[in-house]
Order: sequence, then structure tokens, then C-alpha cells
Amino acid sequence: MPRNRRPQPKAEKRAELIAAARTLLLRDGYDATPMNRIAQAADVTPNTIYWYFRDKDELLIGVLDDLLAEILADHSAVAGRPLSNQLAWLVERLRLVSSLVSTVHTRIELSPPIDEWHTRFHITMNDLVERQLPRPLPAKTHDQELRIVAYVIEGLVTHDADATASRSTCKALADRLQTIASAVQE
Amino acid sequence: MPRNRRPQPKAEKRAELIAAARTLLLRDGYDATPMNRIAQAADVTPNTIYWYFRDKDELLIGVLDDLLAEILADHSAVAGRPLSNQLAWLVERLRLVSSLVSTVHTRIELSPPIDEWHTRFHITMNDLVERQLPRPLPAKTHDQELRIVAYVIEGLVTHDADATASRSTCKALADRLQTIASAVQE
DNA sequence: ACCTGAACACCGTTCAAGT
DNA sequence: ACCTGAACACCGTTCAAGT
Repeated sequence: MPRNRRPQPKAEKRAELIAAARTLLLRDGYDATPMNRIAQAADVTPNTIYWYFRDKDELLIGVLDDLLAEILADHSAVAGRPLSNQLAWLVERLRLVSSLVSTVHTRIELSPPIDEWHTRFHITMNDLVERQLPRPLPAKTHDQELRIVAYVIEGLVTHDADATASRSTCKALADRLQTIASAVQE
Repeated sequence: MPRNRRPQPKAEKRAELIAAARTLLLRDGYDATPMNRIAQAADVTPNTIYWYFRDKDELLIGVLDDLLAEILADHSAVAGRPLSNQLAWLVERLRLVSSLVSTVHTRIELSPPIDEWHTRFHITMNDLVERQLPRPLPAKTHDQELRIVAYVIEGLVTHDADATASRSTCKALADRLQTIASAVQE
């Protein structure tokens, strides 16, 4: 007995599909999670998903937005701590999601929307890091230093370094940023 | 008219299949290159490939070994230059192959042989970098500093930073390594 | 507007059969 | 030992049809 009329508003159902996808994508990874199984987990037929999302990549973006919003929200709880702690916290947070980090990188070439999402993600993260510094980085090395931080954090996340190694590397990153920022003392 | 008897030694045919795969994998990427098309380029049926390689990942490893050997061989031509130049050279070299870098990271979880290859790759690269230093890094920060170099290089490769940005970042990396190495002056 | 059953085109891989 | 034709199980996606 198919109930075709919306028992829920569209946004709510969309969120349900994203929630189902999120659980499976995080547990099994993007490639190993067929639309099939996501639909099943959400109690719909596979093609129903295509009413709410253009394709599997758009569904992935829904999940990514969800995860990013959660990380940003949770960050406020640690925003007072020293920068090195915050970076280590971020690494641990992203580690829970590392399989999707790799997936995003792979799919940048295959999907323009994923490419845009990835760019937005890095801008967001750069802003977050920069806001934690006592004063802005000198324009000259600004981009370069933020790139180094981003790449090292990504490396720590995707090549799962153990927690203590990751903490000390974050310390080194934070020290470097703060040394540079306070050297503009003039 | 199927010629079934080996007109060539096994290793040679294997190399031909790898060469065909290499061209297509680099041009179109792993996901967008069906076994189908690789076979076609090598003038065999798809299942013939499975006589020489267990699966698509083993074929990928064949291509990766090929590329790595070539990079190591080409490196000898620049081994005399300053470290920062060598790092920038490496970034440009890996950039030609960046889609496979992402592929490897994604497939680590899906294929144990790829995982092993990836580990070997990082060991090889660490050795290469370390050999260029005037003296060995202090044991205390040894692993950490090599990790930073590896991750930043990977970041530069996969997030295609422009060549000048990449060069200056490599300079920063090299300066840091050399400062640390010569601080053990005792 | 929302959802389904059935199909499509494609994919990696296998297998029985040939030489 | 080496290779093929044909098939298998699976995949993302579409479409005509239902409510």
C-alpha cells in the first residue's frame, strides 16, 4: 500500500534521507554503499532518492553539509583552548570522517558540485583557524601558512597517525603560526 | 583467428598491459577507465587481463610501480640541486599523476595490497628526502618533521596550488628541515 | 507533487571451453 | 599456458505509470 501523498514536509524527508545516507557512508564508505542500501535504510525505493537529490554526489553533499555544520557547532565548545589543542581536536573530529575526506578528493574531478563544496570547505576552515590567532598573519606569508596548516591537518587525518604523534604535530603547527603572527610586532 | 600461444614472454605482455593501463588511467582516472577500455587499448579481451593481474587494483599497482620507478630514476638528474628545488621538482612530478594519488588514498581501505603499496611509497619518499640532508634529523623530531614534509607535498599535489606558490612553500619546508638538522651542531 | 516497478546501460569479474 | 565468448551479479540512473 503505497502512501504517495506527503505525510511530511519535503525538507524533513530530505533530512531523513541524508541521515540514512550519513550512517551508511560513514560506516562503509562511498563506493561500498549502493543507493540501493541507502534507500532500504530510509524505507523507500532507490528511485525515490532521485526525487530529492539529482544524483549520488548531491546526496553526498547533503551529508557533508550536515557533518560540517556539526563540527562547526561543536567547535564553539573548544574555541577558548590554546590553538594547538584546537587543531588536535579538529584532527580527531575529522578522523571520524576520514573516508569521506578521501572520497571528496577523488570526486573533485568527477563532480563540479563536489569541487565547489571542497573549495568552500577550505575557506571555512581557513577562516576558523585565522580567527584563533591573536593578530592576522602578515599578508606576505598569509596564504602559504594557512595552506601548510590545512595540508598537514589533512595528512594527519587521512594517514591515521596515532593520537600522540598528531598532538605533537599540531603543537608544532600552532607554534609556527603564533611565532609568525607575533613577529609583526613592529 | 586467435593466437593463443605466447608470441612474447609473459613479462613483456604484462608490461604492455601496464603501459596501456597507465595511459588511460592517467588521462581519464581510475573510476572512469573500465577494464573494457584498457583491454581494447592493449588489443585483448577484458578477461585476458585477469590472466596477468588478480584484479583492477593489482593492475593499478603495476602502473604505480612503473611511475614510481620512473620518478626515482629521473630524480638522479636533480639530486645535486638545493633541497627546496628538489621538493618543488617532486611536486611538479607528482602533479602529473595527482588523480592517482587521490585514488590510492581512497582505495587503501578497499584493497590491502594498495594499502601496503602506499606504506612502501611513503617510506621510499622519506628515505629520499632524508638522504638530501647534510646530517640526519634528531631522533626526537625525526618522524614528525618527515610527516610534515610528506603531507604538505601531498597537499600541494592534490590541491593544485600554482607553481610559484608551490615553490615558495617548498622553500619554507626545506628551510625548516635544514634549520633543525644543523641545530644539532652540538 | 510524490512515489513505484521495471528497465537500461554499464561495470568488474568468472567460468567453461578452446588452442 | 594462454586466451576467448558468454554469462553473472551488481551498480547508478531513468522512465512510464500510478496516486
